Amino acid sequence: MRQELKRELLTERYEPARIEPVVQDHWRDQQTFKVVEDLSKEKFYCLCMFPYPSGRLHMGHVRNYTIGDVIARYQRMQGKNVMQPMGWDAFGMPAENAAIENNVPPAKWTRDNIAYMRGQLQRLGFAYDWDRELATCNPDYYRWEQWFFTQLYEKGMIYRATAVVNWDPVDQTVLANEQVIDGCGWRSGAPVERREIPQWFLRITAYADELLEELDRMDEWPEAVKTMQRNWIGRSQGLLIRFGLSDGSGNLEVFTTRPDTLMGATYMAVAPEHPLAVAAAGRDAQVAELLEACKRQSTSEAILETMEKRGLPLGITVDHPLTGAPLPVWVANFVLMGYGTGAVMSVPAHDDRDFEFAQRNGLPIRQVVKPLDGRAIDITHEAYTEHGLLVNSGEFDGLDFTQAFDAIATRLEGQGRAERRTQYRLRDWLVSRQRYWGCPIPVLYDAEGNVVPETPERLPVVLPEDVAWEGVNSPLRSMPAFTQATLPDGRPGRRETDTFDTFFESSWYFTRFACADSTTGMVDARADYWMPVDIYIGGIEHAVLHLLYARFFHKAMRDAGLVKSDEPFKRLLTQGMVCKETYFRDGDNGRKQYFNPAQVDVELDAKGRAVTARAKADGLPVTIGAVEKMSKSKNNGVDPQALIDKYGADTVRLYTMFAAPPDQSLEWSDSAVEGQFRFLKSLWRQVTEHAAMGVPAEAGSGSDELKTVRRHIHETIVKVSDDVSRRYKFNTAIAAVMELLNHLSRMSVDTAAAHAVRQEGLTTVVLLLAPIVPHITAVLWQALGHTDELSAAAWPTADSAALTRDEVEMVVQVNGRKRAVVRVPAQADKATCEAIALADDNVQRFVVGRETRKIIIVPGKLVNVVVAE
RNA sequence: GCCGGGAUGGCGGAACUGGUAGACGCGCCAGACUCAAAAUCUGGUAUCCGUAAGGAUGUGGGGGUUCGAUUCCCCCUCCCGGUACCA
Repeated sequence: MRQELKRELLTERYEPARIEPVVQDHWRDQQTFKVVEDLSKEKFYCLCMFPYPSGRLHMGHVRNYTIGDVIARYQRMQGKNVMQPMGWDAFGMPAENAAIENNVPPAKWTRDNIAYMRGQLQRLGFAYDWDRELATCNPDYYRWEQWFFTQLYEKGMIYRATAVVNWDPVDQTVLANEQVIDGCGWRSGAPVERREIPQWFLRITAYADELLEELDRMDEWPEAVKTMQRNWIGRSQGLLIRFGLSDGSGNLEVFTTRPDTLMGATYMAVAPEHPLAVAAAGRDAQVAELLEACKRQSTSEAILETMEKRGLPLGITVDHPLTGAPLPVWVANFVLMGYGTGAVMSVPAHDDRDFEFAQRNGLPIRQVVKPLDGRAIDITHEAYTEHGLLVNSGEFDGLDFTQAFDAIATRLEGQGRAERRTQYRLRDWLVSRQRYWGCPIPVLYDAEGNVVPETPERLPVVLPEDVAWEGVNSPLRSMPAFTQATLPDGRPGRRETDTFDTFFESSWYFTRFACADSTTGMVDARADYWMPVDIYIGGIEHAVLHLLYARFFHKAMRDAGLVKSDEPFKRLLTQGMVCKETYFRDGDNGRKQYFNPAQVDVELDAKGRAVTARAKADGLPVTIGAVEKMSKSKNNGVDPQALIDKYGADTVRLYTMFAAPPDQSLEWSDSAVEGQFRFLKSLWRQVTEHAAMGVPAEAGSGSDELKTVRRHIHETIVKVSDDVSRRYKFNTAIAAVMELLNHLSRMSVDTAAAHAVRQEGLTTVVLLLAPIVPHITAVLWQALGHTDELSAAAWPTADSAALTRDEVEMVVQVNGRKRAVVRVPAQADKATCEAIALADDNVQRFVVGRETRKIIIVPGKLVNVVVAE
């Protein structure tokens, strides 16, 4: 039997610490949010990006999960069968860092964090079906991605190739880009080197066209995310051209998307690892020195693209395929061997980077394109990169981009010097990581080093969890019990010690939530009921990598017959960052020592701006840095736990929803939380005082004042419903409810009818706030005399009869400047509106004595009288 | 560098399709209650001129389109996210 919430919770004072645990226990005991497949109801799968168990929840989590919970609870009130699961993205580097620093095994550190953070999520009252919880570090999860890897391997979707990594020569370990600071290892401080090692790749490029074209049909995704994914995939049509080396020793291949500018090519540039550069280094000490310097270059695109562009001539030339003129070949540090052919044709007049390089090195700049509109350009000042008409190109002069592309491509193809190509910026997915705390890649090597994939029946390859850490390297390599293995055919072999990129786990967990307990397969038929995810909510920082990998993985699973949908996420809601000022001091070896906001006192000036900050520990100043995403590395996270302890979960939820719309970045300030607590206290007081007068028997109406109150109630229902369901603007929804409650608190309740209208108003307020502040509303719902559970109540609908108005306000402008506000009958025609507007005294002041040129009327809103100045 | 986003009072933000700029909240000021304080309640609060009525200015900067621009177009500045091994 259903158990009712206890009446004694209705104390005079609002005490969240008392009521919230009772309400949460009630949900748990009643299994309120447990959900099973039910074909009689419309399903709704509401998902937030699962957290990395870093230790404690941060504000970004609270914001993300509150948005999801509001949507899930709203959809539930719409009568849908709502699934909202939660799990843990449990593999990753921080667990290894904790192991190195505190000598605690990554598995224990991770599971302790999960236990603590699960408690925090429960304390926030999120409507999760905890029976579906999963952690990616558990073998019953990762065994299935190992299985899927073996399937992809058989299909030829996986291959082994070399790739460049950051190598720390002192710690003898591979570093993540984040662990390289100013070119040096973050622990050793030693200059980092580039090193090529064999690694595993997934052929995401085989899906490039589908990933790109499907975006056009994903109309419930934000345009910004789709644009970023399109640009990331970067499909371009171009020409692969072979320039003959002048000494006849072979060809230099380049890819260009601008064959129309071929006549403007004045030199060639190759990567430092290019065979031509390496050969030249043997003859030229300066080139050798440059190549040596390039070996210490970063692997990060952001750093490579902003560093100083350097290069040297290699002393060789190629022949221009149209003119036969010799073009010098240079080596340049910004040309990447892993991109295309490792060589580019340089057209300084029409490419910014080529222009900069040519200017710096005194190379010729030759204009071959002019603007379509005939406007003059100065090619000695900056490159002209737009499409235009050809000049200085002999027989091709006067052609536009498309014509020139075609003519030059056809000519070179005829000479056997070129082929048209479609190229992608997208590269195959490098999934190998030289780390311990990850899912073992299920392959072995025989005595000759040949690859032998694991067979499904031998899975999972279990990651040993009881490990001792010495130094900073993965302990797997020095564990014979792990590395020495028998191959499926019985021969002795060696096990791969690399683990998967953690994006591998996060690329399919959402499908597993549909059938998290399945022991018979990666997913089962229940996935067909729940997938795709109806709304996926998470940080905008995942716009490309995670969301592109997940889309790809889902399509690969579809092609393996595991799921039916083409796309995993029907709608995407990208949450803005939760940001906060950073505080730091410059420490030893030039690295910044960051201070948490809780460790710092900030002094404000009269305008409320931060002027100085001091560390609480020593009272000495710290530098106030930029406002950045709350992160572990910048130590600028605000701990939500203190706020939950002080104000309760409802206030924290209310504040994070009120402070900014979900897709905007939120600059954290603790000061405004108090106001949200006040609002809940006031709500509590008004409802309990009202309830003390008894529950009215029937609906009320009558006087004009009551009609106005009822209209406000029903206008608020319309407004909040739209804000919550269509606009996802919870801040304005809350503001509208605040206005309504203010109105209700000021109405005079001297009749039974007024009492009944207030009952209607307060009931509406409680229902509209239920998804946002579920604890206080659950208790107040009963106080208002309802015997059913609020968690089973339906979302309110507006009474159209209550919405009608007799009069509307119209703004009157003269020449676009507001001069008056007048009241007109709601049904007034244009002539009436015009007459009432012109009758206004202040309007007359600006109209009289001037010629009226026209009058613009926007019905129900505005009259603009245009007069001669 | 490149791709994407942003900038509105002292602060967070609102203005949804080109139509009243500043809703709602914080902070601050004044008042009520109190021996006092806290809590609570009431009123005020973009800037400048004005007792007021009202007027002028004002949405990062510069230009444009329009009867009318925070909103559309062009140029610029600064900030944030991503940039393939942080997740």
